[in-house]
Amino acid sequence: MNVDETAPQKGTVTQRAIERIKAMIAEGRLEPGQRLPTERDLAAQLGISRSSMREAIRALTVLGVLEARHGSGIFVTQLEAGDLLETFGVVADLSRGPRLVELLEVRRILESTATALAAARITPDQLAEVEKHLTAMNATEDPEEILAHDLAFHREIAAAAGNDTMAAILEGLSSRTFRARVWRGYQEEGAFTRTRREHAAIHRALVARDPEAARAAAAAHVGEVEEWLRAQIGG
Amino acid sequence: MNVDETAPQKGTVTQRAIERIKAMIAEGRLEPGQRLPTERDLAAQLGISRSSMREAIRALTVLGVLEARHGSGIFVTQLEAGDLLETFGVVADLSRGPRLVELLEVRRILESTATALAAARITPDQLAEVEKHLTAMNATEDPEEILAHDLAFHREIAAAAGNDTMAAILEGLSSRTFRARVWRGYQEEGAFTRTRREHAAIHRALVARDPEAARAAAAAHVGEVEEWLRAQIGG
DNA sequence: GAGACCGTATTGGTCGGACCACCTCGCTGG
DNA sequence: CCAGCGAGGTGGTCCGACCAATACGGTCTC
Repeated sequence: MNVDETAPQKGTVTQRAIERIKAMIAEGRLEPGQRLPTERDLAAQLGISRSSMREAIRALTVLGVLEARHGSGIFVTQLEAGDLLETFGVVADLSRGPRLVELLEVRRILESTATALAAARITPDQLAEVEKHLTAMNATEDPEEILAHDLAFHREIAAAAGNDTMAAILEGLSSRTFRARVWRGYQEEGAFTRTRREHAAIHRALVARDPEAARAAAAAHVGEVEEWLRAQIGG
Repeated sequence: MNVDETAPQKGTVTQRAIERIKAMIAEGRLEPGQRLPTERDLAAQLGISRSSMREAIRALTVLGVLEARHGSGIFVTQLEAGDLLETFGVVADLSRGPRLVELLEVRRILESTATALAAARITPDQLAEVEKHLTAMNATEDPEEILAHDLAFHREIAAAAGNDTMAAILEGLSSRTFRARVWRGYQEEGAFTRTRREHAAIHRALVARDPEAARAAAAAHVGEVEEWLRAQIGG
């Protein structure tokens, strides 16, 4: 029935199905947003059971490549940075000990560069948005709210840097649980004041459109947490 | 039967199972390398069918969190950077157009920093390994072989930087298919000579243990490709 | 004629069971 | 003591059925 030449057995049937679909997208035979055949049809086309095909679809779903809508069908995502790099947050959530420091180091490198780029490129609208979160952050004592505005503050800056991929990675590195875990201890040491001062410094650099100052301020900001965490683990 | 308080319906049953297992690992109830109960037992514990549980396991498998060994059982991976960031290569494989440039920009930022760190930290053994690949790269005209040694060259340097997470990300950004796709065109324009010169410059900076020179050389190296790709897309 | 309503077909989601392929480990026999 | 074998356990695959959400068409009402 199946005359495919490229079908020697390598790995599991499901794994092959995953590769097949991935290849279809990579080759452009499946465009972003396009709808796929039904699970039943896809399974029939590849000559496998619906169960195996469902596992393949589920795998590509968690990778952010496909999106299944109950009752409607299966669709290729827009394949935007946000879709594909969502899994990056999983890494942050499951990391601990020394790897948390490594992740913060990566974040420091990317965030400082992103902030520098933002200083040169940020628009007035975006800057106003940044200021909004800065003000809100300083107007409350509720840790939850502070954290939310802190996240949004950096998210806006990352977006202003103009590199969606970088912004998506930074989003993963600052994901809610990751930040909450590290910051719980950090902020308990009365780091609120220092954090606010650092945020203010970043904001000043953005207003001044000074990339080097922005880079330094952002690096110092993340570096503070990094140093603290390093000490926590070391001792 | 099930007296779980944390079991309101959110999302699909499979999705909930994924979260449950992820939570177990995040909370430390499942250690790296540890074996999980059988699929049948796990399904029974969460009160779902084996099919749904298999989808959940498959999802966590592709994320690099779990590893299923036919006939043996399901195990938690070592949760090392390499395991979890393997999926990063998928992003690179499925990206095209402008996003490729963005990915190269991220790579340039990280690779230049990693190379700078390596200049300060690289050991004689590691340096010898780097030189081995540099020599081999210059001793052949076979594109396949050049690419392989090119990859190994940068991989060694990234490893010498001492941040496994960064190395894993760079590995994903330099994955075979990604490089092959971009470099095919780039090298066809006779970029061999320039590439060799750039690699030599990076090597010299490492030998001299000069981080700033290393950073500049690496940034220029990746930047060359980045510029070329930008031009390709723009026109 | 336009719009709200409803029923049916389609499609993903879940379930249970059956069988196969592979690995492990203890038993057996030399 | 060890090599070989065999049974049991485990993941891999398949099938068929049913549930639940959606999309679409026709019908009814105003």
